[in-house]
Amino acid sequence: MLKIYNTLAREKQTFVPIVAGKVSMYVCGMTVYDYCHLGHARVMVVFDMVNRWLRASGFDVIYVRNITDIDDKIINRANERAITIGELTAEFIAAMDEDAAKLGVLRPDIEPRATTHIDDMLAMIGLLIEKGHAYPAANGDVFYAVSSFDGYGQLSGKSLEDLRAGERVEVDNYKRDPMDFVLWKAAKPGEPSWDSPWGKGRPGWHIECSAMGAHHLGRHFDIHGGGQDLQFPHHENEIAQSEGAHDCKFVNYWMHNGFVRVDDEKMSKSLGNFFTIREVLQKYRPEVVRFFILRAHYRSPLNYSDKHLDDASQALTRLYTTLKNVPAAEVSIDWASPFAARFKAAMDDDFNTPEAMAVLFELATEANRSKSAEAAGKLKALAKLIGLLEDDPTAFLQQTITPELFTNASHFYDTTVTQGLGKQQIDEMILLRSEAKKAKNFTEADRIRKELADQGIILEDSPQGTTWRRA
RNA sequence: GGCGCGAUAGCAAAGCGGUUAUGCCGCGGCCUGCAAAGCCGUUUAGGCCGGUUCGACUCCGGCUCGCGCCUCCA
Repeated sequence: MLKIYNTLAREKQTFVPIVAGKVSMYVCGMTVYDYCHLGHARVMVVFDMVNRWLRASGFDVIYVRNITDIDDKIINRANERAITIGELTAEFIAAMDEDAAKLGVLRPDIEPRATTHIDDMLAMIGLLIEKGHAYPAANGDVFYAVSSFDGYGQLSGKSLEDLRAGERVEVDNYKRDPMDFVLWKAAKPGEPSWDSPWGKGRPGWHIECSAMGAHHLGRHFDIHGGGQDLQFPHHENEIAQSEGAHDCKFVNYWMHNGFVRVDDEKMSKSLGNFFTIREVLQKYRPEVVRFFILRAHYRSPLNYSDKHLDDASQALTRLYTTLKNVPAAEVSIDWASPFAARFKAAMDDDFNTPEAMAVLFELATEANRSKSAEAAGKLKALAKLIGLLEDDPTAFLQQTITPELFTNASHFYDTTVTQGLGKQQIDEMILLRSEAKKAKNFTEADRIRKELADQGIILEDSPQGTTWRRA
């Protein structure tokens, strides 16, 4: 029985899909004017995990994650670089896809782009005007009349009076109410624009998601996700738009993932304290980053630091070492077995990945202890359900971390790219050391081991021979 | 100012009204030529003050500190 913490209800609720056996899920994706940072990585990985677990639970999932490819920042950035917005967004969509693939994020079923759904947005804005929820202003903008929607504030827990009292909204003479938000922005000279009944212009951010969600999933769907910071105003406005236009409940379960922080402050572009995914991947294996994200509960804050990534790296290495030492058998999961049952119980409890991972570690201890291929197989099979431990253990342990990996986006890991000592050199030195060992020349054997260690190569002797891994 | 969240051992991070979380680090042992890996054992907890209870890290109240949203943000 899957339970999900519903932001709207402010409690965990038993998940009941609208259509039995099917789940429709929409997640707010990226605005593509720059490289993705770790905050974006968290959204992608968290909802990838949700997507995978829903599928593992037998649901037929339709997962939509949109791309915002028109907004102020995109226009400004394109102007700065003297390229078209199409060129700019193509560049960063490609980079995003590359980053996502590295983090083991499966492609959503549909990745709609705002610029290809302008018609849907125009139709929805028209409907909102017709129903008295929106009004065109004298300057060519179209605004949503917040006071026309009774439920405004239901998601964020804010009342209109409180919001107005906040007095942080810019005064705009064209608005009837300071809290009204823009649905359609009149075009300024030189900006990309589309024709509309209210003149040339472009869509506001909020209407994009309402229109794309309805287009691909219908007026009423199961799960809507995104970062915590989108709760207000973005998601609040989506509810106002969608329910205002369609007169039916918009979304059943709202899910919001916690922030990534640096020095206990939110990581964000505006604070300038962000790390891009590709920066981090120059220092850490991609799966370490995924593991790091999944090691915390998705709603908790996640503090980034090299120390924490190092810690995650050590932990993941333990799991892969187990799989290297105890070859995994192909097993089909028996959900009644103790480890699998606990793993499932954890995942079903609002996607409690830290708890699920604890089960993985206990399984690893069990596999190491018993040398049981079945235990190792279970470990691998369960981990796979959340997109972990899918790589070959030796490939993971010997993987070099280098920026060049980015040129090979097709493979999660590329062990052919090396840095420092190459595979062949290492094997040669291991061979020399073995000979020295055979001759009981331990001084020489230890010298070679030290030389390799200085290069970050750790040797592990066993009755079957010597293996190596990178620190 | 309004609304909300959090405080767990050296670090990270969960569950749970009474029983070993888990991982990394540390310490002891086994194993090893010595290491590494692995196994066994082990030291460190629950911000502060009250209350409920036979019993509270877990429930309730207050306080302190930290954080988030209220403006573009994943």
